Parts: sequence; C-alpha cells; structure tokens
Amino acid sequence: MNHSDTLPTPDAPRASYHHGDLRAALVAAAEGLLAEGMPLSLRSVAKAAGVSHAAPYHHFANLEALMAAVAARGFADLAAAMESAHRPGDTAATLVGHCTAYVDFALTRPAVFRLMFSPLLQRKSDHPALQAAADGSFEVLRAAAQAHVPGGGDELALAGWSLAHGLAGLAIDGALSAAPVSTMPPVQALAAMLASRLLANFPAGGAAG
Amino acid sequence: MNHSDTLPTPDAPRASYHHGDLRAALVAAAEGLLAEGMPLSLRSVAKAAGVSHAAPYHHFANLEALMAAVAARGFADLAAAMESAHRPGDTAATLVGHCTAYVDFALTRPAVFRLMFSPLLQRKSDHPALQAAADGSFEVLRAAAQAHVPGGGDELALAGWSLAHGLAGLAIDGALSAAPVSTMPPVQALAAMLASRLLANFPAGGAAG
DNA sequence: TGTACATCAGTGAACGCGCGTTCACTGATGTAC
DNA sequence: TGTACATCAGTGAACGCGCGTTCACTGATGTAC
Repeated sequence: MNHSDTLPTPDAPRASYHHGDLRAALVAAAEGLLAEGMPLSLRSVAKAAGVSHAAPYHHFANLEALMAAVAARGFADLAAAMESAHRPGDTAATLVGHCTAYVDFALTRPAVFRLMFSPLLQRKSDHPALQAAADGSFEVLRAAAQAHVPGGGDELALAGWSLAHGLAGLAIDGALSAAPVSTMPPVQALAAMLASRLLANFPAGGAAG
Repeated sequence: MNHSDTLPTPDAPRASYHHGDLRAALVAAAEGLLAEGMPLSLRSVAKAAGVSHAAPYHHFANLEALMAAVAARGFADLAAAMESAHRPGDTAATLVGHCTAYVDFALTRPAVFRLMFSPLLQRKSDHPALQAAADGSFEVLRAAAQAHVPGGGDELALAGWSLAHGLAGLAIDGALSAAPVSTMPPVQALAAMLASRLLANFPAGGAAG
C-alpha cells in the first residue's frame, strides 16, 4: 500500500515516502483514537496515521514512550487552559478559574486525562518530558495559590488540586450519578462552587489557622 | 492437570472436581493479581485460582462481569472501612474519618481502587450489583454530611468526596511528587487536614452561605 | 548542473504470544426409586 | 442400602485475532564533488 495515493484523513498534511513529521502525526492520531474511546496500540496508532505498523519505531522506542508523549502533550494543554483562566489582580477568581478549567479539560478530553494519570506513566523518571509537563501543570496552580496566600499557598494548592482532580475523575467515570446532589448544574459550575467554598477558608494575604 | 493434587495456594479451601465456591475464589484470585500489579485477564485469573481457563465461564459471562464483581466487592469494602471510622456524636470527626479512610483504602489497594473507577464499568446499568455497591459507598459519606449539616449536606458530601477522591488518585498515581508541598506527612494525614479545612466552611447545624 | 553516494524514514513479511471464546467431553454430586 | 440417572461445574483442545517486536529491504532526500 502506498499511502501517498489515498490519504487516510482528508485534512492530513501531504504525505510522502518520508513523512513530514510522523512523530507529531502519531501523537495526533493517538489523541484521535482516544477521543473515539479506542484503546491505544502501536499498530492502531500507526494505522490511524496512515503508516505501516513498523514506522513508529523510528520515533518511539515502544508503546509506552508514545503514550508518554501523548500524556506530556496533555499536561501542556492542561497548563495552557488553566493559564487562560488567569484574572490579573484577582487571586481568588484566578484560582477558581484554574480549578474550573481543570475540570473542563477532563470533561472535554477524558481519555487523555485518564492517560495523563495512568499508572503506566508512574515511573515518570523514564519520561523526563512527561515529568516536566506534569510539574508545569501543578506549578500553575501553585503559583496562583502562592499569590493568594503568600508564603502559605502550598496547602491551598494541594486542596484545590485534589478537589478539582477528584471532581473531574468522578465526573468522567460517571460516579456522580450516585450523588443525589443537586448535580443538575454542569460539573464545571460545581467545580467553581466547590473551589469558592474551599477558598473561603484560605483568606487572601495570610496563612489561615 | 488435576488441581486436587497440588493446590495452587496453600491456604485455599480444599479443592475438588467441583470447586467449593469458584466464584468467590475467582474474585479473590483477581484481587491477588491486582495486588501484585498484574493486569486482569480471564485466563490469568483462572490460572491464579488453579482452574482451567474455561472454568470461569460457568460463573461469569465474560471478563467485564468478573471485573465488575471485583469492583463491587471493593466498594463494599470501602463502605465498611469508612463506616468503621464513625464517631458517634461527633459529626465533624466522622466526616474527617470517612475521608481519611477513603484515602487509606486507595493507598492500600490502589489497583482495586482504580478498577472501581475504571471506564470499563461506566455503564453500571449492565452491572446492577456494582451500581448498588458504588451508591452505598457514597451514601455513607452523604449520611455523615447530612448529619453534620441537616438539610444541606449534599454539597458538603460532594466536596468531601471530591477532595478525598482527588487526593487518593493523585497519591496512587505518584502525582504528588510534583507537589512541593510539605507532603512529608503521610497522605492519610493530608487527607484529614484538608478535610478539616473544608469542614470549617460548613458549620454544623445549618447550611453555610 | 550532473553524478555518486550516504543517510535514514519508510515498507511489508514474519515471529511468537496471550487473549477471549467455543466446544465436546467427563466425572463428581445429589436424587428418585 | 443399592442402583440408575439427571445435573452441571469442571477439563483441555481448538479457533481466530490483535498485539509488540524484528528484520531485510527500499526509495526519497540531501550533500560532496
């Protein structure tokens, strides 16, 4: 099969024998599969990218390395989404916005979110880029918490992270159906509400008792 | 192979051609595999139970049904662990205890915890026992929250659940290494601390503003 | 500008593996008589 | 108490599948001359 005849996806960049940037294309293909709820395998990703199943080995040592790349990309996107909720001068709104963006990211890309926190990637030392991307995401939240409670924001950052992470996880796993809460508001709104509640206990400008 | 000659596990009940309670043995074997970090397959579970790979089909329709049974058992255990933290007359301590027990459960049995919230089991309507067990777990938390804030506990229950669930997930996925928090205290202690912080915003006896 | 050549990202065949699932079977158990 | 029999939870062979990984290869690209 010569894939320069029939492109697998109409909007894919012009493919040649030497692919333009197969590495990026593979990551994108993997995200596409995840978005469709498909499990990842090197062969399925290669097929989705319109390339023979052995081609990925020129760019990734194995499936785990590819998954790590997808997850790292996810963390970068998550950090960017959180940063876009920044409200200059309003530390509380910034923090609530970060938490809401966090939950929104998980709802929008649940499979990538799951992969990002997959046990496969627990030995992050094997994947420095993933480690850095994950740390960067948390750093966004930590910086906002530090701005809100100078010198004492770590606990707030952890609380906010846990709250957002837990709500996101429960929501994408369908566990909230068990909660007879007035869960009718969208989960993002719940995230904002709960984050506000939490914040009220961490008054701006000093460490709470 | 006649498994009545050599028992796979020394403490297994006497095996005969007709197994005493293979269904329970399969669930236990699956939990054992998960505890060792092994992925579940029908064949591996059957082997771990000392039984031919086709035997499970007399008790479970497929692998997903077996997983659902393991997850349901996990939810029952989780509810029991949370209940054992009940402090009669002290609604705040009870709630903090529930959250701490939740996190402790996740740290003790991370693979089962992950399976309980696995996307495979998202269509819980296919697994009524799992649905009931999951609902029962949340009900423990909800009852405690209702006792603390009569008539307005749902939001507190959701906040506490999210906080515990998120902290548990971050901890078992190794994500807390990214948190430069004074994360030196054990995660269970963090859970208790954060739950207390959260509780301070939900004064006992009435809905907070 | 044209030719020779090194590079290396692709291809496609091949391998062995564990998996889910099915099938006919077998033999232990319990019951009817 | 003994015998015939129905039940059904086990066995083990067999199937087809998708997987990760390897291998020799091929041909497009870019550079040296």
